[in-house]
Amino acid sequence: MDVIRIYKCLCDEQRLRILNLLRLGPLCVCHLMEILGEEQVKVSKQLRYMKELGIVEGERWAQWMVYRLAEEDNPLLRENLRCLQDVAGERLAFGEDLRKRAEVMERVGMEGSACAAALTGKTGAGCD
Amino acid sequence: MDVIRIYKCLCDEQRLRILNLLRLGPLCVCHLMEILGEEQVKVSKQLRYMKELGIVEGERWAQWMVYRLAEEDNPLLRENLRCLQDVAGERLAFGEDLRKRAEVMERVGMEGSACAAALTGKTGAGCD
DNA sequence: ACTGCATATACTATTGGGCGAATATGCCCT
DNA sequence: AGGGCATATTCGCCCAATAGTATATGCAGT
Repeated sequence: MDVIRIYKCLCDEQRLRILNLLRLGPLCVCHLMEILGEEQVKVSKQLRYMKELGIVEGERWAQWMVYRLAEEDNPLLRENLRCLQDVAGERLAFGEDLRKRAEVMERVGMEGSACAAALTGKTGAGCD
Repeated sequence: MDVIRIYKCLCDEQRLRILNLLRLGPLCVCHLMEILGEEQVKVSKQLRYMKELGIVEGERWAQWMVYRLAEEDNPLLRENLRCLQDVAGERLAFGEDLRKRAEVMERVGMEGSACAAALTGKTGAGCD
């Protein structure tokens, strides 16, 4: 995973927002859509793009695909995502995204949904 | 100067090498060409691209254009360039480039060339 | 004014990525 | 088998970026 790939990944706002979210843990596509307020196609395509670059990994849980940052820990990527928190927290929708993420995670946790299953590894029923 | 611009700048190997060189101080196009072993057109275009993104600045010294990192200090850019030293030193031609840069700088310094003038602010005669 | 050097721009072709709409796939449930 | 949900893929279009070639500009010395 060379540096060029990482920067190619980082040079798009949608992707930055997704990575910023995945930084805190895996998410399925439907939640990413909800948090970002974006259409499924777009989100899915960006995830595919990043997957091909080796930045994220996807795992299927029943009907859901759960994406996470790639296992291989990359210092450059990690540092940039950390740094972006401070540098671009307001400019990009980072803060807002994380707030929404918290909402979603809480709701999912409370309702023991299938997506929660995907995220936690247990089995449940019904996304949201 | 938002973060996307910076990453757009960083996602090309040529540009990374140029930025890595400029990090140590201004250089004129002819020296960049020599160090990178690249054609004039390419180097010039990349510099223009980065200039439009506000990452570098160019100043004319007689027939030579001297480029430097933009005045405005950007933490994100600075950190990345610093980090790349460690992370990609061998993979990209960074180390080799810096070695060549040292050669060029020494030669220029010894011969008191016009390019040296451009780089140091004094007047001289003859590039190389 | 002419020449030569350093650099920039214009032109064309090609590639890569983003987007929208439609369609396909995979999985679950009945 | 069929229906429904989540996600992925395909296609056609547009725009940004890269590359190569040729040409133009700016400046200095004669």
